[in-house]
Amino acid sequence: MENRFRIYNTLTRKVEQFIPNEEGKVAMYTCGPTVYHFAHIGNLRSYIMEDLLEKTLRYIGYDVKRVMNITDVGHLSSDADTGEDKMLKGAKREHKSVMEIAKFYTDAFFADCGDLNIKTPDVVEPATNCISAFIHMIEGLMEKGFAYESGGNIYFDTSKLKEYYVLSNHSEEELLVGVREDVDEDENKRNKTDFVLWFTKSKFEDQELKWDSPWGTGYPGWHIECSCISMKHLGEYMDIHCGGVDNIFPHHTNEIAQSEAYLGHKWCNYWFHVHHLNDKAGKMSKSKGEFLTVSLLKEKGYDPRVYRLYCLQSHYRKPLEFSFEALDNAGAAFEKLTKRIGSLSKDGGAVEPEKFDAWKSRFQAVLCDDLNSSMALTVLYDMLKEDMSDATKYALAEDFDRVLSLDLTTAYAQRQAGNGVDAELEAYVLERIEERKAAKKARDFARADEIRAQLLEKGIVLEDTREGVKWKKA
RNA sequence: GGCGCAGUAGCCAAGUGGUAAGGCGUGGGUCUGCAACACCCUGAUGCACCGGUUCAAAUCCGGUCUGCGCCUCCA
Repeated sequence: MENRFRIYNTLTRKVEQFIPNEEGKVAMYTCGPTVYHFAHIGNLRSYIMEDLLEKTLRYIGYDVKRVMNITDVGHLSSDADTGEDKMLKGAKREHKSVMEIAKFYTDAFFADCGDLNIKTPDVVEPATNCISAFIHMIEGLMEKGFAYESGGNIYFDTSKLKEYYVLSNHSEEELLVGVREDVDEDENKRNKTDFVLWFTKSKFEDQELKWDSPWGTGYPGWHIECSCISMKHLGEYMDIHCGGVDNIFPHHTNEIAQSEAYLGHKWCNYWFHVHHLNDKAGKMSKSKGEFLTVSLLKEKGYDPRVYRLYCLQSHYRKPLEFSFEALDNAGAAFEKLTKRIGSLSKDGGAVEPEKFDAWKSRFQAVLCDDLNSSMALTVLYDMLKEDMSDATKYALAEDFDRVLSLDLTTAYAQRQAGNGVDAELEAYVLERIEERKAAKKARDFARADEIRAQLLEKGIVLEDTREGVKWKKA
């Protein structure tokens, strides 16, 4: 069963049969957030799809160990000590220390993940926990001749590699440095693709976080953390490395360069990249357009799980354009879907094992086909239309939800009465419902409508369903 | 300039050689005191455009147009 899983591999640019290094086990690594600000929903799209990957692997029987780093050391916008340190910028903005900023936004990130039903990886490791490991690896690269010191910094020498552009088809000649106006070329490098492993010089006089190293006091370059943290927890061989497409070059290219130079062998077999969430202006970013966060979505009245459904309706390898119209579509779909499942009769017969297995294998098959989440949802809808017992449907929905994580069987009940309403209001509502029931019985519909309107003013929506009166917060 | 991704109904979107899934919305209907819910019915002679290959093309090939991303912060 396990061997049916097929996934697109950026290394080969093909959908491939997934074969882990160790049978039945998957070593998986995810590039985590830089915790200098809230994650926007575009960032979170990656984490949702990576969560889907992890849960699918577990669903089909793999024992998954997943590791994620937290980047709490600043990135520079260039290797040439120009630009801004993101962490420091965040700290200044909020008049806090870098460590306080890191703590605050790490917590905020996992709160968002919680709202989106994203499972926390087995290991979460902040970069600042691993400085000695970074230094150790850089020393190893120096010894092997893959790194050199220049102008006070330590650089990786890409010319020592047989092949540098593993993940992309760039050519040295065509690579332009300084296409982006805020990037300057670093004079200290021997080759323009070389990158910094360790900084000892910084133009930021108030750089807060510095560590001693054999090359002087300083701080690590960006790429080294992912290589080191993954090796620390997953060893020398990894199965899947995840990230957003914007990390392909240079970050992942550089990770491969330094890791394989250090280890002397192939490091990671499968590279999984999630495409961007765009809006009309292009890639969603923190600096342009609307800065959409999970909390903003909640303020606007959207259930975060609606955003998860929205992402699941599309394929991870396709750019997704965000609009509130599209999100509203997903919102309506989520309400209808969860209501339908939540209304399945609890004592609706027995689970029919043959049908259960047949639908389960259909669901598995589409997920194993390069994580076709859109088809997985279609299988869910088709399953609900099938002529079989409610118990079977309910059991299947619960089973599918191990991967989809939309709270399929419980979301409807959560939305129902009592949720987030204080006891006093609840008592009032129940009283008015009784009053309305009496009015309806007396065929005093004007009075009944009046009561419904009064409750609506208090933010309570009434619905006469076949199972009786239902109410919820508007 | 180089590299890469995408273009399918009002919206989102699946489908990579065999004659266009699914969801949301719209319209019609059943039910209902009304509303809402639920349920049923309802959509592209066509998949950006132009050529080509083939018995057969949204799918393969060539070209064009448009949008987006990456090219040392980024999910």
